[in-house]
Amino acid sequence: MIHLDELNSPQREAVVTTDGPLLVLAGAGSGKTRVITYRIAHLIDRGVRPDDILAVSFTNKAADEMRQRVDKLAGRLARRCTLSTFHALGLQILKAEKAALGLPSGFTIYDASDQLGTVKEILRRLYQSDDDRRFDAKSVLFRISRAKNAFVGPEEFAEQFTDEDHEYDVTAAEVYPQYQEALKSFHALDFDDLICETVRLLDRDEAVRERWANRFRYVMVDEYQDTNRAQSLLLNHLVRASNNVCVVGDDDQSIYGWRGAEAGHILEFDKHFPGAKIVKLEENYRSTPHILDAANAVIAHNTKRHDKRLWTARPARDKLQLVACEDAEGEAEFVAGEIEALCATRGFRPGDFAVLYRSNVQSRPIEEALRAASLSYKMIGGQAFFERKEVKDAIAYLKLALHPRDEISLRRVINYPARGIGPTTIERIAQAATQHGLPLFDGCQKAHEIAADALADRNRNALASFCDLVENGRALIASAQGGTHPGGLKEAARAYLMASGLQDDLQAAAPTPLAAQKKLTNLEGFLTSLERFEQREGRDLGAFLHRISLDTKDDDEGHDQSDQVTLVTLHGAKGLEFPVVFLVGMEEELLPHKRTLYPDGPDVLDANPDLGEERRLLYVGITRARELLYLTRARQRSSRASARPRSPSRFLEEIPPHLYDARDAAMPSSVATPEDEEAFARAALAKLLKMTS
DNA sequence: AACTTGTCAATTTTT
DNA sequence: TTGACAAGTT
Repeated sequence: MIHLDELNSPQREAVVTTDGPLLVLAGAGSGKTRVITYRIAHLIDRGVRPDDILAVSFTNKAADEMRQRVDKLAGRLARRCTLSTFHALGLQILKAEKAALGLPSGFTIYDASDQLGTVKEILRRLYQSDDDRRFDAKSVLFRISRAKNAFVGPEEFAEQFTDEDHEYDVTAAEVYPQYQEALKSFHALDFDDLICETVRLLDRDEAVRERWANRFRYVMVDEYQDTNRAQSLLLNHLVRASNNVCVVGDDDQSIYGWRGAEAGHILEFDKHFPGAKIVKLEENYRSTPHILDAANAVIAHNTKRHDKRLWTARPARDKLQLVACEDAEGEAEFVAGEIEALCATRGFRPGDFAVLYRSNVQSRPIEEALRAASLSYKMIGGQAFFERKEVKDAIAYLKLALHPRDEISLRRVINYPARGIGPTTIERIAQAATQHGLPLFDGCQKAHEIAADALADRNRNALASFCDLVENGRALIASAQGGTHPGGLKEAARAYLMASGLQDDLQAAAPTPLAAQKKLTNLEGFLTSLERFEQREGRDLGAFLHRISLDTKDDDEGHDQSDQVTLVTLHGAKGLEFPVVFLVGMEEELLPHKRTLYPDGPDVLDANPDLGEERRLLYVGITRARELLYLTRARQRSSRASARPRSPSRFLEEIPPHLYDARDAAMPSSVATPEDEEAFARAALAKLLKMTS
């Protein structure tokens, strides 16, 4: 039994309003996750079957956290609720309905690099003889992905962009249908498809539609401001019958508009779900009053938002610190020095600090300064475990054994480790396969029949032994899944990968023995995670591969010492909190970012740029801080080779001056007046002029 | 097949 | 200044 008196009054209202549409506007630090978990527990208390409850979030991390807290509150019963990400939910539906989907033998999930490979392949084919048309595959893929997020299919997309519009839009319109066709023939779905194809399936198949409309009676969505059109359509299908939909989010923290999130969903929720109740959570349990006042002041400059104002019962503490530094290095040294000082004088630990920046390049000088100061740090958003090359190669081998039609995986490993199947051979066999209407792998198997004269004996033999390798791997895995292989899937996979020569190559090709050891350890870690999956969820390699495509857990959770300074982008910081936060690079062209100010190239200033999302980024950054907040900037910054003067971010002017101390990194711990600042700037300018003349 | 040289661009990123 | 990537060289 949960205790509703542990909640404040709007929180309680959000928890007990169980039926009908409900929008919970949860300001930063207002106990959002608490409301969701209490709400679930309360539903169960009231006798709702856990099977009827669904809570969707965007990240695995959020879903895991929800799971833990619900388990703690509601105990064993809660195990049966579905707490999932949008993508995992889509996958669950597609798998459950695979008969209706028309992919009975299963499918591979393509990640960003697989997608990119597919687009590159298509671009090559389209413009192979045309030297002037070298399109950046990333930009093309970005447009396709954006279309999918908006639930715009290839035909509809093509209608929007005829001839002379935007070059990349025209190209994307040309590539998009071919891309979809390629994925289909590879038996592959990309991340976006996990949502889009689910919606398409629900749209076209009435029986499936009815099944899922009635599957859940109570649906909750976390971080609702981040939903894109496709996700919103999926949600509609799921709540059609019950109309019990509770969405939780904060329009002021909508920072993913650029990848298709539509803040309109949260702004117009009551139009979309008539009769919706709206509850605002404005009491903040995280930050001091000065920090909240600054956040409120900044965000008030945005129009088109739900009116909200964060407040706290906490007493006032330190003012914000606005610090001007000489250059990026000076800024980094200031941050490192301040961390050391605060640890020494005020009892903070390195783990209490976070350095937040707009773009990843800014982390470099910070890292160097922290290293120089012997402060250990962790970067959030580094390379994920399953994205390391050696692990990706292993995955490609396994995917190929399961899905020989997966051409991207095939191309990835067909000549890695090198086995004498070079680009020419691949192109010839690909051509022959196309002529005979065969998938590439089948073409390789039948090389001696369909391309006998096009290829040398040597090449044909290499192809044959590669195909044998994969076929043997397939047999090994099949026997492991049937339970007849000693050591199970893990050992079957190991034997297959060993036969592929992957391990030997890692050993041989590494620049140092240490590097080789590290890679082999990563590979072993991969096999261990397969073993764990096998024990917990059963011997199903396909299910394992799906799982790891959706998981982005990195491997350093083990040696995750908590006493490290956190380095993270403003985007990556959403949902986190720290006693002390440094927001670095508070300058024009960094925040707001150059690309927002000049969307059409460096020379074309947008007369009226939409700075709302940049401002929300700052808002997110400010509201991460519990006790102390530093806003730092550099007077000059070297871009490429030369130092360029920088102006303070226009957003700084939106913070009322009584909330901060302005100071100068060159005059430590003194409070600089605006006059001091100006004098210093003049001196710096004079120095600069003397240097250049 | 491995190595070198040249060119071009350089936000944010989960799943 | 870095880095990714493609084309050219050995």
